[in-house]
Amino acid sequence: MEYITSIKEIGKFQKELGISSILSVDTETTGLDVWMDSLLLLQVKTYDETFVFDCEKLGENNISYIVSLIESSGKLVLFHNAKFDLKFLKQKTGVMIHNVYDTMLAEILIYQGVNGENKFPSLYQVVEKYCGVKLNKEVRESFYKDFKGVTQEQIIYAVEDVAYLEKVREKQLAEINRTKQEKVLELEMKLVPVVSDMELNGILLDKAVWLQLSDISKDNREKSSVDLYEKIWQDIISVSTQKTALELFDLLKVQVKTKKDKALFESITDLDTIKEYFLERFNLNSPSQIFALLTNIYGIKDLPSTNEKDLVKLVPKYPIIADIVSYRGLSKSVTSFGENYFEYINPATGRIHTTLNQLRADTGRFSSSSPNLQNIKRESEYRNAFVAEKGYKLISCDYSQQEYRLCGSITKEPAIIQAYKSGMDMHTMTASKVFHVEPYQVTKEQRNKAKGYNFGILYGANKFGLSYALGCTVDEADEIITAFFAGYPVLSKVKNMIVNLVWKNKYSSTLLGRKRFFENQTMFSDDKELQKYRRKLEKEGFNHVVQGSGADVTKLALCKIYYENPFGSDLKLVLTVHDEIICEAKEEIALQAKDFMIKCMEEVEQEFLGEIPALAEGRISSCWEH
DNA sequence: CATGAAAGCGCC
DNA sequence: AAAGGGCGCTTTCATG
Repeated sequence: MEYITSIKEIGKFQKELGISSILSVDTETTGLDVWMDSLLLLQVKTYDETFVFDCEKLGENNISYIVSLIESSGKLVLFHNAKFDLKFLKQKTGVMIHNVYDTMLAEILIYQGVNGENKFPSLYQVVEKYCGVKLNKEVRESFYKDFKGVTQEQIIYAVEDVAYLEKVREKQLAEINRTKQEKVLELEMKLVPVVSDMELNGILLDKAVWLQLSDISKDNREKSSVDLYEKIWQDIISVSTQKTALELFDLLKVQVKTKKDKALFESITDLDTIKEYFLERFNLNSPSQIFALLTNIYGIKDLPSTNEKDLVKLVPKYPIIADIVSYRGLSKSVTSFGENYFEYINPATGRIHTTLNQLRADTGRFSSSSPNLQNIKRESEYRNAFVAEKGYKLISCDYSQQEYRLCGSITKEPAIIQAYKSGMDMHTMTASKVFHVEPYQVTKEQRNKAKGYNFGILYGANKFGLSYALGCTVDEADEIITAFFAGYPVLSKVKNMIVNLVWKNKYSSTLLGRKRFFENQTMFSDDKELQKYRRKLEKEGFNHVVQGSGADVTKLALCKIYYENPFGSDLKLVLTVHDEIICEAKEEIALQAKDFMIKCMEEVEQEFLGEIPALAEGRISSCWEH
């Protein structure tokens, strides 16, 4: 072990760097915040030596030099959870490391789908699993608490953190090869610097615009609430036979917890006073109270739930339900898309830096959290609140019907292929099949309906599920499904083949070879349970093939845009939303940048589409337009 | 008072 | 009897 505190001691490191083909790297920092916290140690294991660089003693310039030596060496660099270290090193030194292997991500690929709650396997876990060694966890934490200079103990354990990564990688590669995920592994590793870059870039939110939206929603929620309480109260007094406040609260499932309250409410019989307490205690946000209200006051029988889909069916008979649904929407706007977003504006950059998890979803899709920027409301007012820096533009490009094109390519269904080749799409073709008309005769309304059929049937809805989703009868849904599969005989056949294979193999595979594994459950209480489990695997498996292939395509596109970017820092990736990629670009190059993005996206998609033409569309604006 | 499950709903 | 895939966030409610 070499503990390095002066740049004069760098000679041995350079020599070791030259003769090593693989490096293992880790950092110790004062905390998790890339902008607020600082680097303490940088550990680099070469072929037969481990160097511990003291970042405080060496200073930023020297650390930058060391990191640039690593990056320019082109050697493969092993990390566990590379994104964290990459972001820190890039932020502190200006250098991004690109040729990386992440033992955490590789481990997720090996267990994709069957890792249960353990979505982020720790270094401790993989080292124990593959090397039979238990690392000391406590010392790692000592960097965060009362840090006063590096201790001998900390240095020893810092070395341990990079000691086992090569062995872990070797064993993981055997599993990756066994499951034929070499291409997916390569893609995910290439993607790590891209994702790190996107998180560091962040996106700008126009506070004033957002606040205005929030205030409007708040106002409307308040009005809606007052109005709704009054209507409900009028209906209560017209039907209720309850004598006391307590009886009413029991009926409405309003919790009365203390004995004191219980006694109080039992004694209240005056209507005006009951109303006062009703306004105070009845909670419009409580599904259980709304359920009790609809059941016990409005007399609705067999209400399956109070979710929107079940409620809207009853609007014609019970107009109050429209108000409840409307209140819910406003409440959602306020609580989920309101001032809470301001907490996520980074004080150092003034931007929102979401966390993008490249392997959190079992299908291979990205997820986004803190905040989730993949579920911003589609209403243009909300997306338009995300803006470009002065002198820049936001470029949003999305794939046109990515999953339906992939579905056509995966199943080789001639009707779908023909539709896209002739400039039509699957929705129109499905409408033609289901409504038994020629494609050119399909009306807008029919096409719209067919959209719902495509989504539902493709992802495994049966006649019951489809009738529920569409709000039609089971017989009607049955007819639609029959016409769908009769119209797409090849899709029907291939889909059956795929789901049978999923059941047999207990995994599914995307076009790039990304796997989703399923538990091999063998114990079932009865045949019904077995069939239920089989249907679940078939649905999730087929969905994975399509949705996961979509994820493959978008991830390949992100890499292509990042690695082949001819505009340097004038073009930055800022976000991805499944089939959409958003960049921020200098105004002067925005037009060319959009063309470049579209070209990258279409090229990688075309590789998977065969005869079906790839298509991506883009918009340039001072804000996020979608 | 903390924690976790469940319901509900925003997006693709 | 039967209820479409994938997420994350907020709220309520039960539990310890």
